Amino acid sequence: MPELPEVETIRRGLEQELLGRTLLDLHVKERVHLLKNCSPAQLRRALIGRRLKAVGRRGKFLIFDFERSEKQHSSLGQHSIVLHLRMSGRLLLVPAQHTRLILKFSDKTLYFDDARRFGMLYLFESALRESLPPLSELGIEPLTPAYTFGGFRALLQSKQEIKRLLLDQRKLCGLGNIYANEALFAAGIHPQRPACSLSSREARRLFEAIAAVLTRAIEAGGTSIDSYRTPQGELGRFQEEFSVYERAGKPCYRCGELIESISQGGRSSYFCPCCQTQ
DNA sequence: AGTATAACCTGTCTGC
DNA sequence: TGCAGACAGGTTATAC
Repeated sequence: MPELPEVETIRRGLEQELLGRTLLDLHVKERVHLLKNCSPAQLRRALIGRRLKAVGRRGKFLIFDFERSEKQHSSLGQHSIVLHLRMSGRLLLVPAQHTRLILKFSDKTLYFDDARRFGMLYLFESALRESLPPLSELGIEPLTPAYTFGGFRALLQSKQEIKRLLLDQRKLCGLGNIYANEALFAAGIHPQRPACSLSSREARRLFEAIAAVLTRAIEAGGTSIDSYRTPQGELGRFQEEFSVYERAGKPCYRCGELIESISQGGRSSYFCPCCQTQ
């Protein structure tokens, strides 16, 4: 369920709680679904005894960089975990019902909880993690200098429906169903518009709406509809600011027209038929 | 090329 | 209360 703002909120929480701590032990409770490119033994061998050097993020992926020791400066043999939470994954400092992985640090323990078992974990040599899939396949990262209007506009050369394009992580990474819907409303663009039909002004509005919605959602600590929590167990508050998401049949706050919902690519799209014209 | 559907797996909610 | 069906913040494979 987590999209960029939730993953970023989790990243900040983990950085605050765990940075610089040494991993003392690691237990894999669900090997089959979770570990995509390594065995539990390889994971343990690569990471136990190592210090957590950085907690990063790319799109909806979390990146844990571990260092060999304080004395060895060579990047050789340093490893990183790349983790995707998918629909139900959570990283918590207390155990929950569906714990799939336990990372025991010097004075705190991190539990990966994942009811639906869709979560994916990769182990890489740190130096290679960005140049191999899945991170190498991600598109432009919003809220960074790489996010430019020129680059964004170049993505729109397609007849694909704009809503579906926004969810394509190879084009732009980090947006999911909530923030794609909310950004399109903020920009006044109908989700079924072909991407290539957007005028320059519309593209500009959407470019800015995406950044604004993501920024605001991070400030709100993300969206907690159901199971999402910060590592410390706090709820996000952005659900209180939804303009269209899950508001089908309710009046648009801007014009009073009733919000509609349709299905695109198997996902629900919500929009105001008055503020977002075809 | 672009879209729809199902699949992965589990939990939750709605309606009968 | 029980049960079937729909649906969920994500991604991927396969089929029209």
